[in-house]
Amino acid sequence: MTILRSTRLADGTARGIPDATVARLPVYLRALNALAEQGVLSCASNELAEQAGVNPAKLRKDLSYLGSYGTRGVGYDVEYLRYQIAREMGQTQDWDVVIVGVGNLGSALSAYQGFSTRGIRVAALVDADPQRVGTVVSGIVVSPLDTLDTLVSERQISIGVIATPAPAAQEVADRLVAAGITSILNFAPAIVQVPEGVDVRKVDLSIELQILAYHEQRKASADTSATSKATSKTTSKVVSA
Amino acid sequence: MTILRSTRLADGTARGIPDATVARLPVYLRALNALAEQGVLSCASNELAEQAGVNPAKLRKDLSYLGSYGTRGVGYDVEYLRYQIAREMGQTQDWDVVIVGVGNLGSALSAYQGFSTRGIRVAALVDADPQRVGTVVSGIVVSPLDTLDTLVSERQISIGVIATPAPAAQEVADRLVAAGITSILNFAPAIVQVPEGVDVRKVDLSIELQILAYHEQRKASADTSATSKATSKTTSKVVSA
DNA sequence: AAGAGTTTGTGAACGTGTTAACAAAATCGA
DNA sequence: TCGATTTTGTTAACACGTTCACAAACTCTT
Ligand SMILES: NC(=O)c1ccc[n+]([C@@H]2O[C@H](COP(=O)([O-])OP(=O)(O)OC[C@H]3O[C@@H](n4cnc5c(N)ncnc54)[C@H](O)[C@@H]3O)[C@@H](O)[C@H]2O)c1
Ligand SMILES: NC(=O)c1ccc[n+]([C@@H]2O[C@H](COP(=O)([O-])OP(=O)(O)OC[C@H]3O[C@@H](n4cnc5c(N)ncnc54)[C@H](O)[C@@H]3O)[C@@H](O)[C@H]2O)c1
Repeated sequence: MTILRSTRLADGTARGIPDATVARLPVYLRALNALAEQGVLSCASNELAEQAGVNPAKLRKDLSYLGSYGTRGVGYDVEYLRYQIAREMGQTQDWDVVIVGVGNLGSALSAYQGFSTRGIRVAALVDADPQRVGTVVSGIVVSPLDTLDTLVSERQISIGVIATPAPAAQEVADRLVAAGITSILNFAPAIVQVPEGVDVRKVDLSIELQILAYHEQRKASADTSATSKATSKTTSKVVSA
Repeated sequence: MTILRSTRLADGTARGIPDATVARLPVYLRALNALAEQGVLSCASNELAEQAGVNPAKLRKDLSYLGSYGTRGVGYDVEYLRYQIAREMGQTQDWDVVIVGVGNLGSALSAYQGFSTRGIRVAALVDADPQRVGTVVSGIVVSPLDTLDTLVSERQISIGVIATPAPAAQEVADRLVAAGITSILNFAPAIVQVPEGVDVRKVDLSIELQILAYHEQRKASADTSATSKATSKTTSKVVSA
């Protein structure tokens, strides 16, 4: 269950970037891409931080884990920094993904064009339903569940997405692991157990909405003494300098 | 940008539950529901923690923020604890949601049956595309964008979901806020600025996969001296006692 | 009733994440 | 060349989250 020791610079290149930083690097990458498209060649941490929606100090600290890629008194070269982050994130290559469960969500994911620019390629679709197997979804033929092993090994697939109903999640995870998958993104509302060395990330959309509902309830109960429920039209708060 | 001061027990009922705990309570709720369905009446923190995939001490500490709902030497009454968490999370009522952007993802969300049992109801669908407006998706007629205000105020909608392309996200957020929405779940890969008092949560599926890709890369580079890339068949690690 | 066994609730130690503050290192104008 | 200015990289303080460990509070057996 231990994920990664962070600040471990044991071997040469490995630097042990904190989890929180790893989760933000793609945000910076997106902001840098946006700046590059606008023709911006260089930018300061303040500007980039604003684009990314984070504190400038946090941004600088995050970047410092990668190395010293900025120039004091100047800022960061957009293209250079973009490349450095992309390299660190493993985006100099494409990562093939297999989606298991081609229902509503699996189909939406398959159709999504935005993955390709982030180095993610949906390489295979798998479903247990014989009626779905053989159909073409977003240009990919849906394969049967028992071809997972060959699919994963033939193409070099290392990431699996679980988009099946919750009761099937653990079995699917087991099959993915057995097929050689070492990273899983799980959309099913179920806890899946995997051997050490396999990473699992969970995306639970119900929980996201439940968290918002919780805060709504708090606001509502705090508003008992507030203005009767007027639609207060505050202007959009922008953090700009 | 400040979210919530945590341990603030200023007024009577409000207890200021830490964010990390709030995010886990729905997981416990789900585990408790599963136990209740199995006819389990009472359970210890160890069992519940295993079901939820967390450390037992963490579970107990989380529950302690709600009050003392367990019995020492015995455990927790499943139904009682279930109700207490549901009440704290605001799940004694249903929360209406409007989804803006009825494309691939918006349609998948609309069709999802799992929200209803979590106190979430998709109450309205909105799209800017005249071709989509008027069509029926999962039994709901898609409304035009400029009816947001009336939709939100007529029904008591407090949560909005952004499922439009990224360039439209900020404008949609502004319109949602103008319509009276105070909680937003954003699926578009864009940072949206909102006035204080409005909560925004971001779900970025590309980033989830990019994080997995990062760890894959690390494993790959660490494996340079390891066993040539054999499919190591470790048995699924279960935390059970 | 007392002792053995169980399990909660929480204090305290530890680990991770955030942010203010500032020295170090660059640019630029005179 | 030097001083003023800018902006990075990093230190150190703080905030938040996790987990161990144990007293307190309960049950059960004898
Ligand atoms: N649709 C949403 O918006 C949404 C929202 C939140 C959570 N989720 C979760 O995502 C998952 C998928 O949701 P969905 O709406 O796409 O469901 P769905 O029922 O539309 O699709 C599920 C697909 O999985 C396939 N399947 C079932 N068992 C399988 C197995 N053992 N192996 C391979 N494939 C199998 C089915 O044939 C079907 O095609 C569910 O766990 C759901 O709870 C979905
Ligand atoms: N589909 C996925 O699996 C997936 C994965 C990751 C991220 N996303 C993100 O989710 C969002 C939606 O993705 P999608 O695949 O459903 O896109 P989509 O193109 O299928 O659907 C977008 C919908 O939004 C509508 N729209 C556009 N501008 C609008 C506006 N101003 N107001 C209201 N509606 C508007 C369009 O008419 C369309 O119906 C995108 O931001 C995408 O980047 C989607």
